[in-house]
Amino acid sequence: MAELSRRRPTIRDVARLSGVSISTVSVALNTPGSASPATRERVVRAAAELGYQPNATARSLNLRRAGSIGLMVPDLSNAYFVNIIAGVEREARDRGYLLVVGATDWQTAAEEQYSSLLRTQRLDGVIVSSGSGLPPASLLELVSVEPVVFVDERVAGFDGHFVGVDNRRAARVAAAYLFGLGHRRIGIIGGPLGLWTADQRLAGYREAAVAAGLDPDSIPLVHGDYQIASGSRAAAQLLADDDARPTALLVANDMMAVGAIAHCRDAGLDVPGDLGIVGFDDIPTASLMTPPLTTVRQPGRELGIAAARMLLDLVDGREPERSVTLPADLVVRGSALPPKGGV
Amino acid sequence: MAELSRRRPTIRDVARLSGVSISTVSVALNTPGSASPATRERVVRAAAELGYQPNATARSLNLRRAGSIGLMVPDLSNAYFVNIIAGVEREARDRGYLLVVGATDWQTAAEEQYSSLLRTQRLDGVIVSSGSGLPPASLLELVSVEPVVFVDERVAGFDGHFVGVDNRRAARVAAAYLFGLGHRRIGIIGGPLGLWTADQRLAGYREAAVAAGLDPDSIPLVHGDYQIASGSRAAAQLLADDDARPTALLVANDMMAVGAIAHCRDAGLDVPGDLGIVGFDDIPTASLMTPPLTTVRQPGRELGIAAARMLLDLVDGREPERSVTLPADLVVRGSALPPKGGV
DNA sequence: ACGGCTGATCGAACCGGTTCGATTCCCCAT
DNA sequence: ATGGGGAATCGAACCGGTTCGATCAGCCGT
Repeated sequence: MAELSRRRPTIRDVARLSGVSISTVSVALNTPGSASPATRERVVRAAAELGYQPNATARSLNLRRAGSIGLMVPDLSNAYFVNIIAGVEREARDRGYLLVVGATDWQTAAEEQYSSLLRTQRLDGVIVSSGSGLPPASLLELVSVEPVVFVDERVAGFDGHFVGVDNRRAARVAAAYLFGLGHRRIGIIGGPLGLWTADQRLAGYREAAVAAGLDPDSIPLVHGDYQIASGSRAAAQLLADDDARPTALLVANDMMAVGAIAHCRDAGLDVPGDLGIVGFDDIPTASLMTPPLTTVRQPGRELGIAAARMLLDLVDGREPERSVTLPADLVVRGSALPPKGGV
Repeated sequence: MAELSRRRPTIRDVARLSGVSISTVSVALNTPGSASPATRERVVRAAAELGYQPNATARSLNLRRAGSIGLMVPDLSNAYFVNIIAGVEREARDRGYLLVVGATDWQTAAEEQYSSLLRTQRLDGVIVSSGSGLPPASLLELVSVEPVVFVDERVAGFDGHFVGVDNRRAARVAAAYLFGLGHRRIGIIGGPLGLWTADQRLAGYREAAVAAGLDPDSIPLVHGDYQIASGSRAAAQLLADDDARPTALLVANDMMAVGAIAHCRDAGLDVPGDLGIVGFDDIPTASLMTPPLTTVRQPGRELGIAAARMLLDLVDGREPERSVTLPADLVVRGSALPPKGGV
């Protein structure tokens, strides 16, 4: 109720109250064992009495350290990215950093906007999960002089610090699983053209097709945008032709798989009975869906932790690995079975 | 490639290059029409040539404005809170603020930890969605002197700025719907004891029971913690007694509803055939679940936007409404039907 | 031709800390 | 008694901006 607008106490006030100089207060408070026990005691008591808290902005200014890092993700509605956020947040907090998060909604413009914040030195570094595949011009400029770590999505033609999984291998395994089940007529819902993860996953799917003796170019393919609605649309397209309808779908991420399943439900198709579906990411709800989604598990939280660790090492001047690859494995649940005709 | 460790240009460098004083540079860059066109031109050119970006930390220091706000949420794995984040992020960015997010994992300790950051003046204000119901001591201290807005969850015995919904009414409507369907033996999975939202929803459920001519104290009630696993556990408890098994469950949030449904699936109970379920929140996946979840829709994103708006108004010295209540309505989908025996 | 007014520019103080070199004081060895 | 060394403390510079009062031209009217 009281003291609404009283000025916050500064180090000056503490100095005055404890009868020592400003620099002594600073030393007494920050460098243990460097002030005499008696002064330290007096200073601490004065600080407590005034409720003094050092001004972090002022400290940042001459320490040239903001104490916070940034994280750009393309989409907050995708729980996989939220997992990454959770990991980064955790690691950042553990190491005393604040986390600024920015959602770019898959737009380069927003990426550009957030990137420029780095230049104004409000952030010690940034972790980027690109949604456009295009390196924001302003970001690339900075990458040589300021810590930047890419996570999940690699940016075209640029090999900076990176944390992710072997998308190609994981996709190959997923596709091979479907072929192993006996599926021959499959369809692919790919990610956005030009995105590294999308390209890699597609390449993996095709490798498995070749290994199974199929012509990869003959596989029906529709590109989505990694969001739910596009999964429904893509599924609708792929399943339009009743005669040559695929018996299974490889979907480049779980969000689109959710959309595809929703479409099937609306269209009266049974998953996995009429159509097998394999996703990618393993979002937290994947195991709770009906049917539980067979998908490739990406360790989102761990990726976030690893990325934060890498970035903060960079910030602290250590030289971490240039690239970290975490395992991504197929987790078989109930959304894909052998095709109806039998093997 | 080059100029790896070259010092960032400061206003001083711009002044030197353009041959004017530091203050003139500052004025020319920030106060349009206050410097002569010629100087302005020279300054701008010099700034561009050097790639000068003003140091935001230094600016913050004498403007006493951090340019960022904080948001504490209890749980990143709950998409409802993520919706709130998305709304806050959007509004903050639109108004030129950065958003620092902190996940407290339902722990007062973490809330306390984040709260104290406010005192160090790195944040201009904070939006809090409490996960403990307990006002962090350090936060309460500050609330009278620093902008704080509570969202979704109200803190015990404290009536600061708040954005949320009428939980009681919404819960009453949800319960009334179930009674209207003909259910008489229902069970309740409540939220954590002591949380305002949990109390309110419970109160609403009971009011509807009374209105339906039932003794609210006779309704089986198990408290969960708003997380998935507890929903499964609670459902298991409530459904244990085969003879007096409820025909429907009122679940205080969607995450627990997800858990409850998963339990039913594992236990061989059909939802909605054997058991109706009504949730609360309307997380984005609710409509995509099988069956699609009947639940109370809380406009998470809008709550976030409203909270950010309120906080930033507070920061800007305007005096916003003390409390904003957004509508929360039942959205009927497929997880509850009339009980098997008929009405 | 000169005083006064206006607009552009400048110097200095300030925001709130950290840090470094200088100073003071005390104690002990010579 | 005196000089040297070390610990505690201090003053001042600095981080990189903003802002305010002072200064300085240039131009006007009379």
